[in-house]
Amino acid sequence: MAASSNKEKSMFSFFQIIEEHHDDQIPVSKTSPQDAEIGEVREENQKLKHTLSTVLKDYKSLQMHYNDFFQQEFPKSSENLVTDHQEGDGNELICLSLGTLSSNKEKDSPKKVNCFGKSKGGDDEQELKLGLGCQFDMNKDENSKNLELPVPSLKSERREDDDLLDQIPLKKARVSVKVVCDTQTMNDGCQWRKYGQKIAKGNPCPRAYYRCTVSSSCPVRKHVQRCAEDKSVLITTYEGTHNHPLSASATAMASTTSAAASMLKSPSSTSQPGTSASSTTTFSGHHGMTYNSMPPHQYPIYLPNTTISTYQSHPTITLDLTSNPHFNRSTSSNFLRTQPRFSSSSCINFSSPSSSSSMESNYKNPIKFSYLGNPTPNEAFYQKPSYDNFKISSSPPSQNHPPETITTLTSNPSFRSALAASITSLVRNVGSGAKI
DNA sequence: CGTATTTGACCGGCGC
DNA sequence: GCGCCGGTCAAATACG
Repeated sequence: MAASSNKEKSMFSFFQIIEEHHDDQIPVSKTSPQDAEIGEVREENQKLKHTLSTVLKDYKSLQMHYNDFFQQEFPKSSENLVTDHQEGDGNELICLSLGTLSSNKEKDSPKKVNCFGKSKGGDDEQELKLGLGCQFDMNKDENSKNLELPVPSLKSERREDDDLLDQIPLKKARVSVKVVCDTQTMNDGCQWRKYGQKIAKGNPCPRAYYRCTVSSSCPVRKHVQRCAEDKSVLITTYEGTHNHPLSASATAMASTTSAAASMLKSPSSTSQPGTSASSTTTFSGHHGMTYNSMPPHQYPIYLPNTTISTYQSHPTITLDLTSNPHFNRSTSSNFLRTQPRFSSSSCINFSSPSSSSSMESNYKNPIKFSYLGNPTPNEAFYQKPSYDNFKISSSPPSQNHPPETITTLTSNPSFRSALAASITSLVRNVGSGAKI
């Protein structure tokens, strides 16, 4: 537990470093021959900031959308959420959910509705929470002001969808994650116990069933199956909501799936579950995500290669991470294109661990992950090709490495949020055994 | 010996 | 009603 807390601290330190660099404004000589390049980078930076701002706006919109829905459906529970979601002192507070409350069983179990209270360790400045809902306590800065979007009349727009949904009894939501993975199961930071295996129809590869064993009462289950078309692709399907705190690494994965689950809860993004066994709505568009059936101001969330479907009355959202257009082509790609210009004498990397948490040490395949520090030489560490040499330079500039680019980048809370997303992606990659 | 995994049996939902 | 199929249970087995 202590080690898990250390990881969160590491992440916090990481942001602290970024913040320090934000404060550390290094003057740039106006007469520098690099002015042209600086201007170019500035322009690129502006574009990047704009993109990030757009993403955050959309997220904020989704959050309000979700809160609105949640308060309607579960007014008492939402009060708890609101009270838990407090202290806007700049610390990020994240409530995560996976799945829906559509199941009666879950309604009977109050533990699935509430967020977990703050940990007593007062030194944990940043805290991750699990529970229903996904909430960010944004810093009250200029950017968050920008995020105050006028929310369209969601209720009226939603009603039609809700009526449609009400006609079809849906079971617990599921989130499928497709990753390229050579190991038997993708390591998502959680602890699982296998309880069954089946040969599913249409796929010669057996499907393994796992339940979460971090807590004996945790209802979360997952099943893992190799893709029939491409055996290197592992399809992991999650169902249920963790009723216990998660390690930072597990939280990262959960945040991805919870975001997807939130998408399922978003009426405008929910596919119309037809009477057939499976119906699919695909979301696509810029940032590698597609969307349809919704006006531009309502794009609920940005996830790459996302598909929503229903299978046997289970609303299922599939995150296809076998390719990552979101990360490769959009905001982060801009960032990655610029980063090689920076030196890396002091870098933040996501590579091998210097230690593993006590929690994860119990795992069969403990996730190898650290936010800060140098790689341990003897450790094999992994990364997907698209993240090769993913580093954020925090070093003083050298040669043609304009200092204010990174400074401006890191000064933006949007950037930090995007960075959190990238961490999630990296956890995913490490878990899937991709090389770093 | 305790815990995790395997595997056949069983159950419930769904379509015909 | 019957069969198929996905999902779960639980006894047997493996493992550390």
